[in-house]
Amino acid sequence: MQRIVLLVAKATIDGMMASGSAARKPTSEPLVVLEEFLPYRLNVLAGLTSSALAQIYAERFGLSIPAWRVIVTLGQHECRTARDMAPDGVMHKSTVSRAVAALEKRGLVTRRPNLDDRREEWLTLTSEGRAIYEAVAPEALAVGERLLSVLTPQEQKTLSTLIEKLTRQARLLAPRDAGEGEA
Amino acid sequence: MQRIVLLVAKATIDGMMASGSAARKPTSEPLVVLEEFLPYRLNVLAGLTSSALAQIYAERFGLSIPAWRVIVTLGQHECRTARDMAPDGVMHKSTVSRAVAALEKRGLVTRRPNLDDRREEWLTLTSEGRAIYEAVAPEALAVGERLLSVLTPQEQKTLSTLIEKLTRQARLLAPRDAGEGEA
DNA sequence: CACAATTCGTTGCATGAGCAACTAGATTAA
DNA sequence: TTAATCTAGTTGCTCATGCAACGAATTGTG
Repeated sequence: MQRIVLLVAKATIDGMMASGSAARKPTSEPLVVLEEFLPYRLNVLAGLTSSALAQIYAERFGLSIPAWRVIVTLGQHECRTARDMAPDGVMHKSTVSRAVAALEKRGLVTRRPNLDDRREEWLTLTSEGRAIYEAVAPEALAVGERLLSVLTPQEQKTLSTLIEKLTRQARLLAPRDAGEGEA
Repeated sequence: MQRIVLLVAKATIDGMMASGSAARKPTSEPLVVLEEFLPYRLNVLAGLTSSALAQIYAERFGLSIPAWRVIVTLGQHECRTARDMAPDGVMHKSTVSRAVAALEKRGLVTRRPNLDDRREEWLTLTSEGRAIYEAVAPEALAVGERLLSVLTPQEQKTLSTLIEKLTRQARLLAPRDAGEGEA
């Protein structure tokens, strides 16, 4: 790769990071260093963990991430209504709608009209749905554990606190409803 | 809303979280509590911050997130090649390709063939591109700052370390190339 | 030199997600 | 009662994204 050599020549001192990437001196000083930019780093991390999980959900159980979320939620508390599935506004209501439709078609979830408010419908896991839940959940947890395994218990607690604080703050900065979805 | 009343009656003790969501006792014990599941929390946080930023990128400058990343990268070091734009595999190469095409059409970026390896092309910000970079960057940074403002300097350092560790680990767990894109 | 293997980058295709418009049901007030 | 407002959820449309196949150029091997 004489390309690199050439570039190193051109690239006075500057960054020259290990990753084999080549760079030339910028015209003016960089204002943002992407790799140090918190939102970017958060997204990379979230993206990676999402991929790890999505692989399990999809390849082994044919579940999309929204579908997985619906299932977990129903495994936790048999609730209903698109909004309750996404307490904050994480996941668009149309996303939930479609995920539920797909799950129903696969026979993993049952709809039952709420007679007290017929706009809504109660959702429940079928026994088959629960079976899948019980199969996926441990694997998902395992990934979570493996991820956390590089942190001490103390660090894990700290992390939790920090995420909490940042999330609260992010909610203030983000457009009223926004959020979105994977993982 | 007598619905809630009804449900509270049915929902022995259980969760009954503040958010006005209603729940019924699950058939068996929940295996995963979504709100405590790290990958989920990371995604919510990343999603929120993405939204906050995307709003700026899009509404005020007509930039998608991949486009923004390309611009920042070029603002940092004038590099080229899809791979160098996404050092790790964050951002698919097709994503980068399309982002660059769009930026070129808007006259924010210039392509110049690399004569030493004609598969590649050098990318540079045009002066107009740089102008946008210099306009967006401070705003993006400001969002980052406002986000971090809820943490003490010490906490910020800790956070950085934790993200670093987790990211390294996540890379091991995720499918070889995976990653993806927003922020 | 020729042939396989790799790499950069683009593009067609299919899928997934958000938006917005809409239906249906519920709630409030006149 | 009736009309206006609001909420739950669905669906058509559009667009972004990932994948996979491809073309072009380069590198490595026999």
